[in-house]
Amino acid sequence: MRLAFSGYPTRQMIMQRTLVKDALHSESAQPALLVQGWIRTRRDSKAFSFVEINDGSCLKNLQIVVDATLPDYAKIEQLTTGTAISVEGKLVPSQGKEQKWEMVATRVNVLGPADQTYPLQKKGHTLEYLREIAHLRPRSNLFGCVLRVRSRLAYAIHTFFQERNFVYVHTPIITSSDCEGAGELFRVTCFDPAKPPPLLDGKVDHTKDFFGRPTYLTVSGQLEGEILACALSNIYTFGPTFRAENSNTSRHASEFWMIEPEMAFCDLAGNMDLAEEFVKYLIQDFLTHCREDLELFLRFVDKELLQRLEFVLNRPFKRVSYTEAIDILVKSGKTFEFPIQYGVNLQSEHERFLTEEYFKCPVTVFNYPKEIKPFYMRANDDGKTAAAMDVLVPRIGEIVGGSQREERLDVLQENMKRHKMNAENYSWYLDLRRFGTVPHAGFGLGFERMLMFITGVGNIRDVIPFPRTPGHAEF
RNA sequence: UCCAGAGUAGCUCAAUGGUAGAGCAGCCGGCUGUUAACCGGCGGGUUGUAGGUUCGAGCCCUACCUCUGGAGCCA
Repeated sequence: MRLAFSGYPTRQMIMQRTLVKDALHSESAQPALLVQGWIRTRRDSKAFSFVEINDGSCLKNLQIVVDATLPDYAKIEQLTTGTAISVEGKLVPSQGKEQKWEMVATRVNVLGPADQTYPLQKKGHTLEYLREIAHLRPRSNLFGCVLRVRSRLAYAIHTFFQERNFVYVHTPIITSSDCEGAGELFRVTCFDPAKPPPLLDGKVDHTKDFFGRPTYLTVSGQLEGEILACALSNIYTFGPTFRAENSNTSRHASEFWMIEPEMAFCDLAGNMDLAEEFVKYLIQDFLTHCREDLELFLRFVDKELLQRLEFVLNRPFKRVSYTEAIDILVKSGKTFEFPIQYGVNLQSEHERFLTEEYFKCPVTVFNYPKEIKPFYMRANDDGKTAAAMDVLVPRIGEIVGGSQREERLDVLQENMKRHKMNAENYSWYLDLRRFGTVPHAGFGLGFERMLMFITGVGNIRDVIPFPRTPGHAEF
């Protein structure tokens, strides 16, 4: 039986390249195949050398038996971890116990040697060390798994929404609205930093800048997403987000990816339903399609991972109003570093208590006091709360934040006044309420935080290939 | 930014204020259908940086740098 085509040979190659993954999953022996990859480890025997190569197509390596009678065998014996090689040979049942198939080489070409200074040894490395060599860590077992799962997760996100008739839209990365409440922004300018900027009445004259106004990298596509939802009904964005906060934690990055669905004709309850269905879908997809990578996370990252994911999958998220949450915290009798008080935001320790100790499952907290929420969230009839919701999960905390949006023009204008905002800058946003306004709602899900939750990896810097954090933009 | 902890060989870590060491990796040799192979040998250090205390500092003190964990901000 012929192996499925899954590689692209260079022009000189006569044989089609077979991926390691396909070779390992072969249903039969193969008289001739070509495999290319990087050496992970090599062991010598008297009459031959065992070379294990990995090409990133899966976690496992392919064991290649190189017989000492091959020409240039002396060179084979010098091959070190990290070397890129191209191997022709046949696929045969392995005599060893650890693998079903192995390859007997008829020809080995060294494409790219790696000398003894190659930083990845054939042993476990700490995550901290791997971060210092972010250009090579994709070749490590753990990071290879993370990147394959990251890819699959992105795919599952699109599948989820496409199956539900959500339209994938692209909101701008460069924006002029300093999206209220979402923290510090990265400024986008073409002014020469070596020269003083043009002034007008003693202030920087932004009309002379590239866009003729102050511009920033987006902190959220939500406001633009609302525009598109109020035309296409259900939309989602999936793109990079930038926040210039000086946050130094294991779950914050200056550049991260976010998924933001927005639904017209939808209220807070519908929003919470979607968030829960979405999170569960992604977990299920991972458990179905990333089994081999899951095994590695279970072994080396988090022994309770599978247990926790199945637990989350198998029962409804707890839903409590902010007021109920405060009540639970007060009645718990626990002493917290930050005392519980109605009207202030839940602290990390409070969120952790709710999700890790009290409910022991994801918790959706809704109807927060309107004073601690942004202007665009819909005011509830009680006059005190806003139709906001956060999904909290064990270990990570907030993974989803969203709300029903204020669709009533007069209420929205009142909110903007209270937040001391200049309504002129948001005339387009107000127009949505002037012309055919509808109830609508949406949320943001942190892509990397979801990836952390799914893989058990504890630091956001280890689920992004090239993390950007304060003081760090290497690679 | 704040609080706490840590910086010793390429990597992971030892070393009561008194001659800096091990495992792994590397190199050399041996054994072997091996599985992060195994056995023997060899090389490898400005102990994060700069000061200070001391007869003597990897260890004690001060400042700075870097990393880690936690907090705030949030996704």
